[in-house]
Order: sequence, then structure tokens, then C-alpha cells
Amino acid sequence: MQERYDPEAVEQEAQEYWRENECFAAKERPGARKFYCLSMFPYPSGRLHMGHVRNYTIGDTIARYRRMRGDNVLQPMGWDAFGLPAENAALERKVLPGAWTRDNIQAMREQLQRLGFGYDWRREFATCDPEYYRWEQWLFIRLFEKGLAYRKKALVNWDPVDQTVLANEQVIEGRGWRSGAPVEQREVEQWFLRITDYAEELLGALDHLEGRWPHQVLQMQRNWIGRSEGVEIRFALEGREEPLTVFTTRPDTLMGTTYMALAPGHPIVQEISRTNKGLHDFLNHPAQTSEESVQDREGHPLGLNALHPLTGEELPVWVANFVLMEYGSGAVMSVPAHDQRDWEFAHHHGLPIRQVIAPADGSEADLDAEAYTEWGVLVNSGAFDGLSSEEGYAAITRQLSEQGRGESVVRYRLHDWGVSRQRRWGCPVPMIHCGECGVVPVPEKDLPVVLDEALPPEADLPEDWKTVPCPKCGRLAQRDTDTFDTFVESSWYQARFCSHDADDAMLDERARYWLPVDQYIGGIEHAILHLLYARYFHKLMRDEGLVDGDEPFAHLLTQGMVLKDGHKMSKSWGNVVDPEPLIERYGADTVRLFVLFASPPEHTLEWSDSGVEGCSRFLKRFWRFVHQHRECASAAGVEADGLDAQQEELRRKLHETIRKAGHVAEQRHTFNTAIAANMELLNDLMHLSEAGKAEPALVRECLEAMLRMLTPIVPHVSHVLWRELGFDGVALEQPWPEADEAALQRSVEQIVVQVNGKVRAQLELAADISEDELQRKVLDNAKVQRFTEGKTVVRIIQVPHKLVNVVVRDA
RNA sequence: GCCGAGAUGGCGGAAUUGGUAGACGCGCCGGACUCAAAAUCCGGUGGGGUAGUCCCCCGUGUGGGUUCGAGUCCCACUCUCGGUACCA
Repeated sequence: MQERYDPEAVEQEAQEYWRENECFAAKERPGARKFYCLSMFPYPSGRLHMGHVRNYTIGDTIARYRRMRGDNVLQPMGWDAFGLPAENAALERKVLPGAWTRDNIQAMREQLQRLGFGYDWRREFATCDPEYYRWEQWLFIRLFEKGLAYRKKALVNWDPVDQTVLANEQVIEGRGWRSGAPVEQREVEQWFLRITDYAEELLGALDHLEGRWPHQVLQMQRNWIGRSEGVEIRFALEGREEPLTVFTTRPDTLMGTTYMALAPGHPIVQEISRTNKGLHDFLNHPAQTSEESVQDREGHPLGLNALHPLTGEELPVWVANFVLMEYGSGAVMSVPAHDQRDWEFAHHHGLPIRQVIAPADGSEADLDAEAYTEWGVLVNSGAFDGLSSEEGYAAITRQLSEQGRGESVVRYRLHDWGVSRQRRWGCPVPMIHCGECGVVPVPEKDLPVVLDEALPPEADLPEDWKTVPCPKCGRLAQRDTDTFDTFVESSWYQARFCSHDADDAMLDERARYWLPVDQYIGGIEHAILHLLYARYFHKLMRDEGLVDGDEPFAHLLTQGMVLKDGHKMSKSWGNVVDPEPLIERYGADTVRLFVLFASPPEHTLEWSDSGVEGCSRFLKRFWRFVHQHRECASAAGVEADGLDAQQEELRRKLHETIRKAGHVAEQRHTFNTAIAANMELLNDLMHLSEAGKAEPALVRECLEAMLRMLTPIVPHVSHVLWRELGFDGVALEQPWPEADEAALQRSVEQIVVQVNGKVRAQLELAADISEDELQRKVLDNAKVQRFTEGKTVVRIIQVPHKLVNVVVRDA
């Protein structure tokens, strides 16, 4: 046996064994309890960073633990391979995006394998594989046929020099990042997915994830979906047929409406501006409509009146720069007395302010200072006077609805998802535009529409690719040259891992076996978009009959960022720690151990090089200790009766550690504490050994359990030591240790004694001592008496097996 | 502004349910081994008082409260981080 811990040799041996025996090849075993453990797949940037190492170590530790618990575990890995960096690299280095991406995948796969993660590599795929995106195209066509995918005009960032569309991240201070030219907003026809059809379900289902997903993530998704209940009201316009529709959450304030405000982009505003020079000038005056001017509450009257739906009163209609076209109908009923923005606008433009809500407690609202936005009691509201806001809300809504002028509606902040990207390195949109037939999907037999990887991204698409016969009428038609948002690929990869090689369907029965993902692990930065889109896609696939269940991820763990010197590791801060040299120097196990030990998974991790050293030392000491006690391997079971007090105490510690580590692995995932407990155990074991009391049977029991507890965390060391000690089987396949209740029992206990809540003494007492006896011993104790002398004992509080608190009062 | 999370030694962090605050690790200090260094091992390490080991006081962002007892619960506040923002 190697006396010194040599990580390289150890890791080689373990990894070879796993590979040769295909230990991580997951097979469907109907009836067996399955566990699908998934870490968010990486973008193949070229090298792993610490965030990846952390993410994948957490995932692998959980997966290996579940396996020891007897679960049938699936842990796959793949590549989120489409995206902008590949196109940039292609431009900068004159390589092809596909080649660059696949080289990066190669390099990162090797790094992941070096870290010993137990992935089922047979299931690996990259989202740029045509066999993968083919099914994305297929599903998209299904959605199109169901009306869930549709086209509409939307604004894009257009770089007039590079003649290209830019992503939001590529627009820096209003200019194209590459050309430096001012970016224009252009209206372009784009594909959208009707995620708003699922808004209610996406929101409601969050409640069922409570306790399984971090609360923070649920709250962020709720806010993002942004449900609000209110009333849609139609105001008649003087001299016009079409009414003006507004949305309000406060119909109780309807009687306080004194004017109407429209967004600058509202069709009525646009129409009037053609004949109204003052309005036209206002709209084209950047000082009055730009984002910076919004705080100034600029506006302009339209010379148009709306009629109050209940009183018929004439209300002037204005354009106001703070009204958003994207929310609601782009128009609001303005109640300056009870909305702060309306109040500011009214002040600025001398519009009337009419109070219709009074504070419920009878106090006066100071409307000269600010709007009164609380709920209260209706006043100046005719027949509604005296009603509470809640009653007024209902009564006014009822009356509007009876008169056909309004009804209750639910609004969402969530917009439909624009999935068109005018990029090359992405999944082609499988659609054909025919002058005669309109938009026609590519027939299923012609899928996938393959991206020509040999074509540099800056080269024009060949005419014979762009122009094809219309599948319907046969006339020449144009292919859609856009690609999908890369979030589309990452919205269903978790399902495809189950059926990775299905070539006649997107998914098959295997997906029903494995899904949902039992534990998903990834960065908090994906709390909204990725996790919302993936939930949406799961529901789409469910409604296609492809998967069971309503949610893709049963449990979610969001790991914190890895910081260095208080900042996120990044090139611009120059504080990136490359995992590679650390693995080189200390070995994979030390790096794995450290990222788990340094902090709980959900916390941000402040990187420290010296911390790694500590973990390395622990493994070395452990290795050496095992080496020095090899003879224990042949020892028989521990005879509990033959142990002295110190040995008994150590054995108790062992079983406490087992209990703690089990709890951590099962529920809390605070692996730092489980590691600390094992470090303590090793320290105690070494002290026992120094005292000459390291009975082989006891040492064997400890080492066997420790190796099992450490197997998910430092699998290589555990694998080799397990074999070298000659224990049965392999570490990986061992059952997780169970704590022995009998060993946890104590005959003598340490009892803390407090007087008035302050610790004054500690007593060693028999565990089965009677209450009377205990009280007598406590009160007879000299240290206790120093604080009870001359006072009256009011009462004595006992926490069994732990603590006694003597409450005294001056006599 | 709003929503969420958090604040514990020089540092990362412990302390399932209110019950010995500071486990474990890093760093630092002292010692052993060594010609020396590295490695390794041993001891110490919240602040203060009394100065030896016995003991006392203070201490978990700030100020209040509940309780026999509060890092943990309640109220108010400060700061940090994450998200989001004229959402009618």
C-alpha cells in the first residue's frame, strides 16, 4: 500500500474502474425507486470555471449519495452549445462556430472526467446536434399548428453599420458594441410563443413547489409573471365610434377620474398627431418623451374628450410620457387624488384633483402634499358615498358591468416569448414563407432543417438554401432565415437526456420513467428566465402527451456565486481562479472537498487558496491514519461491553457523525457541516490512537463508516482505501451507514446548570437519575450555592438530559 | 420605491425544535523535530478584569420587547447582497 497519498495514481485507479465497469450507465428498472439528478449543463466556453466545479460537485455528491441509498440514479451531462460567443470567436479567429464549439466541448469533457463526476456519458449530446434540434423544430411546428406559436411585429435593436440585429447585451450606451454606431429600433416580424396562455398555471403551480424550491426563486417568478386583478373600463370618446379602454386596479376611485392619459405610442395619439402640429412637435421633442424626461411628467392635450362612464362628465384626454404602451391598453384613467403619478401630472399641468377616498380612521388626507393611495371610505361619489373601498370596488364594478361598460379582468406583466433571433449559430426556424400560401411549416419528412456548419457566420446564406419550393403549392418560396433563442434548447434538454437516442420521436417511454428531475442544481442567475421557460416547455410537452406530471424539476437547489476578493470572478476584475492548476496540484478530491467545505451550497463562496491547503491536509492525514491501521481490516465486530470510557465516547461520536451526515445528505445539503463532523471524528480517532487505545475492531468500525460517508464527496480516495483495506465490494456500491441507537446511549451525561439563565456549573450525572435526585445534586453544588446563597429558589426548570436552570429571587 | 435573502472572532463558517455562542477549517502566536528550511506533530488563540489554571464581567449589525433562558421569536431601524421597477 502506498504510504503517501498520491492523488494522481488514486484518481486514475478509481476512474479506470468506473469506466471499465460502466458504473454510471443508467438503466430503466421499472419498480426500482429512480432518482434523476441534474446539474445545469454548461455553455462550452472552453474551460471550466469555479462556478461549474462547485455546481457539479454538489450534484455529483447528491447523486452518489442517492445511489448508496439504493436509488436507481440517472446523472447525465451535455452541452448548451448554441450562442453568440461561438459567432464572435468565429469572427475573431477565423474558425467555424461549430468547430470551435466542438473543440471546447472536447476540452471541457476531459476536465469534467478528471474531476470524477459520475455521469452517464452515453447520453451526452450537444444542442447543436441536428438529432437534437430536429425535435425542437418538430415541436415548434406542432405549436404553430395549435396556434401557440405566432408571428407579430416587434422592435429589435438594429445596427445600421453591421446591418444586423443586436441582442440587448450587445447594445452599450445606445451603440452597437462592435460598430459603435447608434442603434436603431426596427419593427420586424418575429416568432412568439404564447407563454401568456400558461401564465395562470405557471403562477398557481408555484405554490406546490413551496418547500421544494428556494422561496426566493418562487417569489422572483411570481413577480415576473406579475398577476394583477382589476377592471377593464370602456370610456366613450366624443365624436368617435370606438371607446377608449383602460385597465385599473382601483375601480373604487372611478368617481375621482378627472382626465385620461395615453401612451405616446397609442394609436389614437399617433392618428391625431398627423393633423395636430402641437401634438406632433411634442412627440418629436426628445426632451419631453425621452426616458430621462419621464420623471418630469410631461404631456400634451389631444383636444379630445372622453365621457365618464357613470356620470357622463367630459374628461380631457392627454398624452403622458410615463404611460406604457406595453402594459394594459396603453391608456389610463387618471385619478390624481389617489395615484401619485397622476397627482404629479395634474399638479404640473394644472388639472383638477378630486378626492373620492377618505382615510377609514376619520383623519384628513393632505392632498396638497401627495396623493392618498391607501384604501379607505368613498366620499364625493354620489350613490357610493360611505362604502368602504372594498365595497365600492364591488359596487362600481357591478354597475359598469350592468351598463356594458366594463368587467373584471386579470392582467399579467409576463409577455409572450419572442423566440426569433437574427443569428446564424442557432437552431433554424423550420418555416417557409410562400407568396401564395403564407407561412408554411417544413414537412416532417424534411426535418431537421440543418444548419450548414461549413458556412462562416459572416457569409451570406446560399440562394439555393434560402429559396425552396413551397411545400403546399410548389411555387418558389423563402425559408425563414432566423434561428431560435438559445433558451429554447435549454428548455427541454432535461427530458431529452431520458430518451437521448430516440430517433423516431422527440421522447419515448423512458422519459415517463425518469421525469421529473428529482434534484436540479444550478446558479441563482437562472431563477427567472431558464426555469420559467423550462416549466413552460414541460407543460407544452405534457399537453402533447409526451411527458407525465406538471413540473419538470421536483426539487431545486440554487448554488451561490463564487467570489474572489469580494467580486464575481471575471476577466474584467482579473480575479479568475482556474480550477485546472488546483486539480493538478492537489487532485480532484481535494478540490471537490474544498468547494463543499468552504460554505453551504446556497451561500456565495469567497474563494481562498489557503483553505484548499487545509482540505488537502485532511486527506493526507486520513490516508496516513488508514495506512497506520491497516491491520484493523481483519478485526471482528466491536464488542461494546469491552470498551473503556474513552473508547465508548469515540464510538458514540462515530454514530453521532453518521446520524448527522445522513441528515445533511438527505435534507439540508450543508455538506460543510458533515465534512467538519468527519474531521472531528478523525481528530478524536488520532488522539485515541496516540493514547494506545485504538482497538482494531473499533478502528475498523470507524474507518468503514467514514469511508462510506466520504464516498460521495471524495470518491477516488474512498474507492482506493476501501479496496486497500480489503473490505467487501467497492465503495461506490456500499449502502449508506446507519447509526446504531444503542451506541448513542449514554450512561453518564453532562448537565449544564444555570442560575437565572447564566451558566454556573456542569455536572456529570447518571442518565437515569430521578428528578428529585437531580435537583438535590444541583442545589448541593458549591458553585451553584455561591449564587443561590441568601436567595429564594422560585422554581427549577429542567430540560431532560441537557440543562437545569435554577431561578432565584432576592429573599 | 417594491420583493427576497442576509449581518456571528483577523477570515470562511458552526450552533435541526428558544437551552453551554464561536464546532471544523484557515490565519496568527508559542513549542517539538531539523545544521537549516519544507513537511509533519503538540499547545494556545472573541474582548476585558483579577493576573498562573480559580473566577467574574461584556459579547452574535443598532434600539426596544416577549421568556426562567434569545444568535434563534416579536416590533422599529441601519447596512450589505440578489431580483425588479413609472405595471395604472
